[in-house]
This record gives sequence, structure tokens and C-alpha cells, in this order.
Amino acid sequence: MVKKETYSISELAKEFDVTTRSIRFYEDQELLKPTRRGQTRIFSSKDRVRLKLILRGKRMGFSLSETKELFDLWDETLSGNEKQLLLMLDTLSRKRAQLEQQKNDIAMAEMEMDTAEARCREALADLEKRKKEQKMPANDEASNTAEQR
Amino acid sequence: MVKKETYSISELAKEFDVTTRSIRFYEDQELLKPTRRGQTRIFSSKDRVRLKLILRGKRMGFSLSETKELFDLWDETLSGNEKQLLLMLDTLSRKRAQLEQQKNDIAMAEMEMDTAEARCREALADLEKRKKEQKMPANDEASNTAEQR
DNA sequence: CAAATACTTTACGTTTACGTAAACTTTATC
DNA sequence: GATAAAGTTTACGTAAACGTAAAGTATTTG
Repeated sequence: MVKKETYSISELAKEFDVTTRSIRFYEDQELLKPTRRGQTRIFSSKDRVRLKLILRGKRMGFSLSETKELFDLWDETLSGNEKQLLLMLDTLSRKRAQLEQQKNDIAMAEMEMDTAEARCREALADLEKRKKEQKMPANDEASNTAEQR
Repeated sequence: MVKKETYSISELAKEFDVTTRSIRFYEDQELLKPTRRGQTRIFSSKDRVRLKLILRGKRMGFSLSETKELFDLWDETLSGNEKQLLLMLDTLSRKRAQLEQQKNDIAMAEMEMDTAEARCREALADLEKRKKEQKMPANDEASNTAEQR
């Protein structure tokens, strides 16, 4: 039971929940390079990995061309000449900075969501209290054991 | 020295490094609601906060309409009816899930960048080694104290 | 072998988020 | 009070990322 080596377009589409149109578009933009059997596309596991990276990139707010640049850069880096290697290192450090910014943004958003949620819960508690007061008005005697239902 | 209460369009544009066109567009889409003095826009500090949120949203990959939905929802939440409050809480929890996903994505990206960087550095070290071997060929005698420069 | 299924290319359409230009008004400055 | 600076509206243009439809080919299945 070895790992699958090739994939059809609809297999990938189903697995990653994207349309075949999108996959063909990614090929058109040279982010994927499937081979052909006749005119039918055959995707390698490398293509599969790249598709996964494309989608993750999108979720992180990367454009397709940004992702393509990284792919291309990485391919050239593999050729191993010094200039390419240094360029790659530089690009990596810039991307890292970008991710740091995003982590900050997320952290701040989370904090604000915390306070927003707290306010909501307070307001809800207030509403509940008022409901009860309406159901049980002017009960001036000591009645700590009020139980309904 | 009190906090500034109002801002012109170009002040905001400069502060957040966006074009006035963008700001006007955000107003057109009802994400900002400046008042007018004559036909000139006057932005409040609430507008300023919202602009900041818009831009942070963009960096996190939120569309303008997503951000607008949150703004609207929040405004309605302030009115304080129960249904709105519950809706807000629900929305918040969905956004949280989204942020979790993003944090995961970022973490994975960082790991992959770590290994990519490591490979680059290895390859560079290799190149350096080969350079030195070329400069100092066939040195078969014991020469442990080789020092240049 | 006919019909359904999966895949293909071509090409025009659509949404988002502005860019850019034109023509005009209002406000500040010399 | 001319002119520059900053603001405005209107409107067409554009890049990105696909959606959608048409029309054809290849393959599988009853």
C-alpha cells in the first residue's frame, strides 16, 4: 500500500474543496505544472503539495503571484548558486516579518474580541435580570428561595 | 493638550498610508461615516478607529464586506436586544475559529521556512567550503594552522 | 454501441478594491 | 484678487481570481 503518485483534476478538487476551474487557473498562472496523458492533466504529488501551499497562502492573505514567486524562487534556489541562495534567505526574512505582523494583528483582534464578548455577556445578564424582575414585581418581603418550574 | 477629535481626509491618509481614494471608497461602502462641513468630509475619532480596523482586517485577509458586517453587527449589538447579542456572540466564536485556523497556517509556514532556511545555509556553507578547497588545492601535508587574513 | 461521465479548450462575464483622469469648488496664501 | 493647495463628484479603467456557458473529445458502463 504505497502512497499515490498521481491524481486527476477532480480528485484534487474534491480533496481540497476547490473547483476544477480554480485548479486549471492555477496551472494557467504556472503555479501547477501537471503532465498530460493525451490532453488529460495528470498531477504529481509535488503538484498536490503545491496546491496545498497555494490554499494555505490564500488563507494567510497571499496573492497567487506572491505564492508563485516563492515557488519559482525555491526552484531556482535548488539549482544552488550563491546569489539565489542569498536572495532566498532575504525573501524568507521578509516573509517572516510579514508573519510577525499578522500574528500581532491576530493577537490584537483576539483581545478586542474578548472585551466585545464580555460586554455581550454582561448585557445579556442584564436582560435576564430585568426579565425576572418583571415576572416577579414588587416582591418586597424576604424571598431568597424563589424557584420557578 | 487634549486628544484630537476630528480629522481631514488627508490627515488620515497620511497617518495610515492609504490614498484618499481608498478612504472615499470605504465611505462609499459605508464602512466610514464622516460628517460634512459644506461638502468637505470631517472624520471623527470613531472613524479613525474604524479605518485602523479596516486596514488590520485587510492584513488578516478580511474583505471589506466582512469588516462592514462586523461593524454593522456591533452597532446593532449596542442597541442591546437579545437576538442581536446572541448573534454577535455566535459571530465572534466563528471569527475565533477562523483566527485559530490562521494561527495554525502561520505556525506551519514558519516551520517550513525554518527548514528552508536551514537548507539554504547548508548549501551556502558547502559553497564556501568548495571555494576554499579551490584556492588551496592538494595541500597534503599537515597544515592545521591555515589562516588567511 | 448508445448514453452517461469526465475531461478539455475558448471565451466572455463578474466581483473586489481601488487607480486615474477630468472638471469643478472651497480654502489658504502671497 | 490671482493662484496655489486641498477638497469634491463623476466616471471610466484595471488587476486578480475565478464563475459560467458553449462546444467538443475521450472513456467508461449498462
